[in-house]
Amino acid sequence: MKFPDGTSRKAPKGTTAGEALALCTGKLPEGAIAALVDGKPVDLSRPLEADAEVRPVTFEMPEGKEVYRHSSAHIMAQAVKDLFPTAKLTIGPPIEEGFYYDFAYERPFTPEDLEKIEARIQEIIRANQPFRRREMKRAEAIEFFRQRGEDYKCEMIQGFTDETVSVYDQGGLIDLCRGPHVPSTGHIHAIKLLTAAGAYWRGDERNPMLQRIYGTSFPTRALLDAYLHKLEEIKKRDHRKLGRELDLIAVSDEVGPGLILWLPKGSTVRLQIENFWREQHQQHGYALVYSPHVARLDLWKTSGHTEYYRENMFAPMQVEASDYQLKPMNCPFHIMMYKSHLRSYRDLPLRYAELGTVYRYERSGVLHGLLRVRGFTQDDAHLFCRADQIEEEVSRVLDFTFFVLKTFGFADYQVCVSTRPEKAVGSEAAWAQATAALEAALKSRGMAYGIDPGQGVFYGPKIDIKIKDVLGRSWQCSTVQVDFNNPERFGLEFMGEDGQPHRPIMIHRALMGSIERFFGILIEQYAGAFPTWLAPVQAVVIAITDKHADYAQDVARRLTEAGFRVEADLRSEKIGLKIREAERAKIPYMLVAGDREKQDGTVSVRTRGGGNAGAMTVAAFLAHLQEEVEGRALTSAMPKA
RNA sequence: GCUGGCGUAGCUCAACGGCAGAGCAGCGGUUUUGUAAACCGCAGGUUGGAGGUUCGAUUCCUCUCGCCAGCUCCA
Repeated sequence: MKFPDGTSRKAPKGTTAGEALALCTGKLPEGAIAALVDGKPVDLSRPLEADAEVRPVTFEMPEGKEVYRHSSAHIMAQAVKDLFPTAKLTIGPPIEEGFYYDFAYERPFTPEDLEKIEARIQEIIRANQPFRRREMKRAEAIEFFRQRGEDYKCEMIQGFTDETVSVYDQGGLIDLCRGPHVPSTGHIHAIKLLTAAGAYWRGDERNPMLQRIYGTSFPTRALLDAYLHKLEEIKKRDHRKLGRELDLIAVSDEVGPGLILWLPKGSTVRLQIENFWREQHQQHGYALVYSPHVARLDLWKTSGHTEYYRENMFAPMQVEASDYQLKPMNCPFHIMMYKSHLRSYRDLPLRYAELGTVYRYERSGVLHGLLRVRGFTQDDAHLFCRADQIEEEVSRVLDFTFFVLKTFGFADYQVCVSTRPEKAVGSEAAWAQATAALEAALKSRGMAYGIDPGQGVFYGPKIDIKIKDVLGRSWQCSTVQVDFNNPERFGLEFMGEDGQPHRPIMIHRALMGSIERFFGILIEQYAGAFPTWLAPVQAVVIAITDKHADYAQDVARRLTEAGFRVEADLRSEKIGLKIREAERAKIPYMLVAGDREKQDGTVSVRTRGGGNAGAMTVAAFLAHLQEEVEGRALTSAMPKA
């Protein structure tokens, strides 16, 4: 046996993985719930057949979490079968932060059912039943599960190619499972069922709906509590809640689902984002353009949208003798802009950028606050270039994207290349060529990326960048898509050096994705406490009594004239209340103006969440604010007098 | 779109076949205040909408619209 510390020892054949791990110190390593044998996770009770490298698996390791949660799912399945014997087993995998198990049952599980199941789970854990692994021949297993009425298990085994399958038995629940598991049910210390919901068998909406129960488990109560606390934190940061509370956005039944009303405060933040965006695009060689919200349906026929994107489009409308279509994308307009002139190779690359508002019909069940809506503004751009310029252009876009995302405080990314979907225009060869160009650009940047098979848009492959927020959740925003098809469909050309017409390549890209989604993510990232450069109100001047109103107004005026967003709170309320409300409105700076300040020409500065920073001259505060806003600082430094 | 849950005042929530209520917010007054809630008063509702059952419906039933969770699909 070889061990991770580099030592090796001899052990007789048939020694279990657990016994092997105990060889060094005489007992099992702390927290070991399974073992990695030559990198493969196995039960501690698994006998070793040959020489191998053996390492312990603990909950702290990704493999350990999987084992732990998977075992938890089995225990839940046992509890469900005990209480609802007619429920049929399907699948019950570990997931990111817990596990679920899908059951075929005649009715959905109620919250009361979950309580009963949870109580039964506790009994099973207390009984500390061992998980026993057994192997069966394929046919034998099918017959076994058929007798038990587990049709779904039979269907699964029928899909397998292996001759033998493994099953696990704990306390009479015998479930088809690859394993491994914790040694016994008593190893699960803190477990909680979270929600019940419907889910289709094999994730296909044509299949019957199963009853899914989600849960999570941890080795200690404290870890579980910390996780539940995190869920509460996420709820508090919910952009739908904060968006309303902070008067950023509103949605209205009368307006319609998935359509956002940007209130003055939300609009102020948006304006800062857009100003930054425009400034940067000008500096990065883009031409800023505008296009209409509707166009003749024929345009969308040419682009292929009516054929490949129809289910996401609002119905066309008839105007005079022709049909018009509300735009689901901006690309055809930019294409027509390209076509407004005869283009030379000298013109390329041509970069058109637009904050273009598009409308897409989304199935009602998928709408979600600002993150999934029916009308949204893309920070869209289309680059027209020669084939040999693709890599360079994509590389520039990638650099630009990361610069923009970083400015808003997102530093963690996941990058994915999406390949040809089932419904697609263009030849396999064109797709392969475009995909290769994207991968080449990523490689030239030294960027790690994954592949999302079949996830491309209908007109071309894409690079998607998912950002990770402070809570570790990822969101899809940025996208770069190569398009060989639209230039073809629209017959785009440019005159080459050789005096012959050539076909340009098109690249679609969005950095933030959509302003709505990006704003929703920003709200959650900062829990509504925006960096000062973005904050709807950057400072509030708080007059202590009516006597100080003139002075407070004067201070507010000076700051406003210097270009800052400042309000004066002159109400005849106590200062405690004004502070409280300013803190709750998440205003970065509160400037208290009373007798002392009025006399000295100062303000007492209080920072959001940071308390009183003391008095300073208005000029000193202004300089501090200027520096912070111009530098687009993500956090506020304590100002110094 | 599918499955389930939920729609009561601007917000958060009570009442669950028998007179629709509270806190906060709002409005009016008093208070002139020093770093996260001063006090008093007033007003606020076709209980999402339509139909039905009932002597009587916020409550039970049907339909419909919307929201929430999950599934499926996406910026």
